[in-house]
Amino acid sequence: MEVVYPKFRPDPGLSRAEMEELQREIAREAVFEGRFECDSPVVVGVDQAFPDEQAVSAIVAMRDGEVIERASAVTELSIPYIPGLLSFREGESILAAFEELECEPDLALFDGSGRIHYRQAGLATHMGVALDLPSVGVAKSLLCGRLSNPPEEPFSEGTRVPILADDRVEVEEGTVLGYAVQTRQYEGGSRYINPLYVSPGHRVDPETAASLAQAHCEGYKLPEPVRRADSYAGELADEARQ
DNA sequence: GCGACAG
DNA sequence: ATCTTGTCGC
Repeated sequence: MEVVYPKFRPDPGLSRAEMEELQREIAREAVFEGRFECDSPVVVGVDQAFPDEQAVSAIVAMRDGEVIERASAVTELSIPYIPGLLSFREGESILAAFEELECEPDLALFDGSGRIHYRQAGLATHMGVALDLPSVGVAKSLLCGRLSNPPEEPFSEGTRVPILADDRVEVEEGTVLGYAVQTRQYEGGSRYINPLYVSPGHRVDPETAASLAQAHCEGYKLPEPVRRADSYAGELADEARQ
């Protein structure tokens, strides 16, 4: 598929201030609402691996529980990881992989934050806006924001706790940015799984983002397309190291 | 100076 | 994320 808005391509050569300003522009362009009603959607999971100084991006496309396509791309890493600027480190590789994808996805699930971000423009939002594609951010840890009235831990399976904007986020404090979603939990009290932090990327509201993430979990913590992309990226990274 | 910090 | 051994639990 094509990058609809080239002006939003993440350029690692920008200054930090320019990156942050582009993120504010992306956040203004992003739509954090929508219920995503689609019959038999093509859903892609996106993940990366980093063998040596390269970024390997992997996309797995699924429809009705079946894998229909895989795509990937490899680029050289040019900047280090900086909290809040992740999309400028990994985005070029991800967009290159999307340009290799032949099918037309209806939704993308990313491994990282969407609206849960200092400038409301995390990886899922940046990519979703650049591609003009509905997207959801699925993170394994919380970048910013705070849980609203969390119940006792450990959260039981199916629990959803709102993530509210705190003073680190450039938006009215208390705004619902996403949800902590306990997609999987053990029953006994021995081991315990952390929740996912799910937020809108583009064209979905926070509740819909949480529902979409949950709906794609098949007995595992991560949504199936993301699990598959994670696995695929790992395979490609192993080959790249050889 | 101290704490926070997606992947 | 990546570098790595063992260990716990079903």
